[in-house]
Amino acid sequence: MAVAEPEEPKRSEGTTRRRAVRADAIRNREAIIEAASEVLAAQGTAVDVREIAGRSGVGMGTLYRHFPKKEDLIRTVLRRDFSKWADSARQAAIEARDPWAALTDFYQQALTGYARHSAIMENFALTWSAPDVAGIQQLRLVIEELRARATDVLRPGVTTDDLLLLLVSLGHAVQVTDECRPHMWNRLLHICLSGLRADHRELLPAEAAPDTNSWTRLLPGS
Amino acid sequence: MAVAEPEEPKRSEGTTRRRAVRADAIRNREAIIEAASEVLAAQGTAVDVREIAGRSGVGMGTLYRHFPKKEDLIRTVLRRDFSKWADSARQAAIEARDPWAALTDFYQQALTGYARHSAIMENFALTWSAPDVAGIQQLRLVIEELRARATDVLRPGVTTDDLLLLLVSLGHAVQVTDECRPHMWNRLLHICLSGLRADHRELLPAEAAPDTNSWTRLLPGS
Amino acid sequence: MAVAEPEEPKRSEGTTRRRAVRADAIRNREAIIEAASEVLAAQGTAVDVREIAGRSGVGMGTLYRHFPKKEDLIRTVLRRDFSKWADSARQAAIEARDPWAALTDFYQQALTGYARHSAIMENFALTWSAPDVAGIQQLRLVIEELRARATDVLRPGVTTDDLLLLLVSLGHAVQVTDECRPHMWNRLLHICLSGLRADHRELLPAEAAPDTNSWTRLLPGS
Amino acid sequence: MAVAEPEEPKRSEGTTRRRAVRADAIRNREAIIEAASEVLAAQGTAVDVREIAGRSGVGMGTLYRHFPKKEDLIRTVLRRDFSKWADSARQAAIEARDPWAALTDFYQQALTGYARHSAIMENFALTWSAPDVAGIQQLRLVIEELRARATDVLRPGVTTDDLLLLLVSLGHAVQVTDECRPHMWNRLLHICLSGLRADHRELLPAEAAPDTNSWTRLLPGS
DNA sequence: CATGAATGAGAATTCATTCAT
DNA sequence: AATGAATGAATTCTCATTCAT
Repeated sequence: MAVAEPEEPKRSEGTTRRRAVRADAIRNREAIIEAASEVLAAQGTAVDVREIAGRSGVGMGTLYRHFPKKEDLIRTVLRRDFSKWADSARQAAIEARDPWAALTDFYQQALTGYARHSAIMENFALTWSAPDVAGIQQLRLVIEELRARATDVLRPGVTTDDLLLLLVSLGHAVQVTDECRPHMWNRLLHICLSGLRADHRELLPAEAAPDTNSWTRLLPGS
Repeated sequence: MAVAEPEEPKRSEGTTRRRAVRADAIRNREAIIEAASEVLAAQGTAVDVREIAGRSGVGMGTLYRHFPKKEDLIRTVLRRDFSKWADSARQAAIEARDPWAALTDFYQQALTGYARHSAIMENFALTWSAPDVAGIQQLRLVIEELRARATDVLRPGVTTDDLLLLLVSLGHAVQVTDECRPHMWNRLLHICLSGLRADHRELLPAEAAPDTNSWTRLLPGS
Repeated sequence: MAVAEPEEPKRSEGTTRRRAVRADAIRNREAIIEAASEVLAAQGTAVDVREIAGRSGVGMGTLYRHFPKKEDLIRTVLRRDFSKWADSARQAAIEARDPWAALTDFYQQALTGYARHSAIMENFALTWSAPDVAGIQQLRLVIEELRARATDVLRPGVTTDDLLLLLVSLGHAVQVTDECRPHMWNRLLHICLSGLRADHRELLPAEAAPDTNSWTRLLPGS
Repeated sequence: MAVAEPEEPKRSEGTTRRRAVRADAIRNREAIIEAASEVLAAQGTAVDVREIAGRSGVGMGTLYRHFPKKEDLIRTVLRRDFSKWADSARQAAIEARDPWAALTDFYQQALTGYARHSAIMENFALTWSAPDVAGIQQLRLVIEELRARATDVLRPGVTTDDLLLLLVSLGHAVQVTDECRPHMWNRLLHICLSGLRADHRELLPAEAAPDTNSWTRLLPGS
């Protein structure tokens, strides 16, 4: 399920002497990514590269050999972690007993596991402006799948992007309340999911024009 | 003591005879705050102080005379901008025709105006961990007021903190989609507000225990 | 007794309209000097000029009108304080009952009063390299007087400069021990004065050649 | 005889196989310390760090890699230079032919070599208020040793602290006269040492109470 | 290839001095 | 003439990236 990683060093194929990629090089690469993942999760992308090099037990030179720019390393890690995230959340959805439960379990899992990953959340924000940056696409595919399955129980007009943006928003809520009110986001999730159910039949506004007056239709009495 | 009174912007009001604050000093201070507000809105709090000094047309020394620490300037600007934000959103709420409209208009306004302000959003996230940082309190009061007014039309159990966290989350959504899908957040807002209405009577989970199984009760058919 | 201060602003004498120096200008000048003296005594010459302006209740502009350079102000203050110092120490000497007592009382007084004045001590060090900087000359004159009076009881060969350098050294000792061992310098003073008495008849080394072997003559047994 | 310097980077000797410290790194470290020592000796601790970096031929980053704070560098240099100082002065004492000569040679050497070192003298002044700052303790030990050896020829009641303070004072005298009267301090040294000899039997004043009248007893005739 | 030392362009802050009010 | 605001060069320290060993 993990996405192909194009950066993976490959054997050179044009030379007579085709030496396999050295085992320790691969090990180093893994160690760097693992350490970077931890550090990025804890501190976000503003970390000092030394911190990562130190934790992974390699020198700066090695790190920069594998990832010529800090940016490259971050992208690689994020791609990996987004994949893991998508996988774990999807797994939760698969095990659910019905489409609605799949959706709710998906959010539950997604927000419980990786939403504390600072760098993930930091970059999840870039979903829309630079969607190819990381493995976000996978997450989107999972959501697309869930949405398709749950069409009947979902409020009409809800799009995959809506669900994705909801995940982004709630992920932020998780980050924000993590230290002081660690379960507060759960209430928000309930509220939002309620609003997603099929018993709400009001049209969602088109993206193009923010129709201010549409609110009147939301009046409870109406 | 035949001192000719010069043009005085402000006299001190106490007994201490203090010189009126110089007009150009006030102007500079305003210019600094204004420039800082723009820059902070655009780039967040990680800006270079020189950028602000440059934009406001003053030297570094002047900036540091008014705000001895970068932090001081940021706090001042944030306080001001949070206030403006709260005021504008509250104004929208006041003009609304009923409690529900007040709530929806509040969110609408709040998310339209200042949610693009990077530094505001950056610090809004600190609401929970360091709530006294800025004029966030004002915003909270406005929300508290709205909640009280709207009790009848609000889903039972919804707290002011829920509404505040919702604002934080949606504010983030606005930021995230601002460049590419500028009105997308509006759909999310509709969804969330739907979930807030009184016709949802399921209990919201207590913060203490994330009750995973409570989701079953959300099944549309149930 | 106070030394003439050439910087003192004087009436202009070439114009028809000879306006007296404004009273408040004089008052300001005094206030600045007084404040500067306090601050310089407490913190040495590294103080911020603002501190002085603030304490004297005048603006920076006024301060700089009277003393175009920080250096100028310091020089003025030092000249004044060196004078005061010389006066007070000389007074102690005058009241003494004999030449030796005059000398000891002089040191006692000199080290008790002004030796805590940071800037004085800081600049006392410049006595030799730039002797005209401040009112040190007066102090030197007092010492010269004392030395002349005490010739009979003084070890032969002791010069005024020796006595002055001794004062510099002990002044430093006072500064150094002021906080933790406030009277320790007194013991050192006793020791040094003992060495100055006429019963020591060994020749002091000429300045030109540091005669290392001269020490043998100091052996107590000899 | 040279004291061990624990800061010196060494090859690890334990089981952890650590890379030997790179030769050029050591060279740089030495160069920095050496340059810093020169600059600190000449200008005191108020130097610009860039001056040191420039002189040692390394970039700012390198300097800060070795010494994360300016303070750290200064401390290291001072420790080294105090040690050197103590060693050289003690060496002179060891070679002396008797206890009194040891004392005099010690002072002679101590004042000849390092007393021109601005930063050393600057920090030597802190002996009393913050005695642990640097390797001052070593110097104190040497003096303690000398005092013990010379008890018979020393005026009764003279303490190690007295001798230390004398060194501080004379060190200052050296600094003060270094440029214009480079050997003048030598005369002062003679005077002070005379006052230290056993043939002076007057009691030194206790630190607690400065007994002004004790001076009468010092009258040469008495 | 791995290592970690070196680099140097910033970034925040201070302070003597000047200048508009 | 007085005021205190404005100036900006100087200073300490950081960190992504390069390079010698």
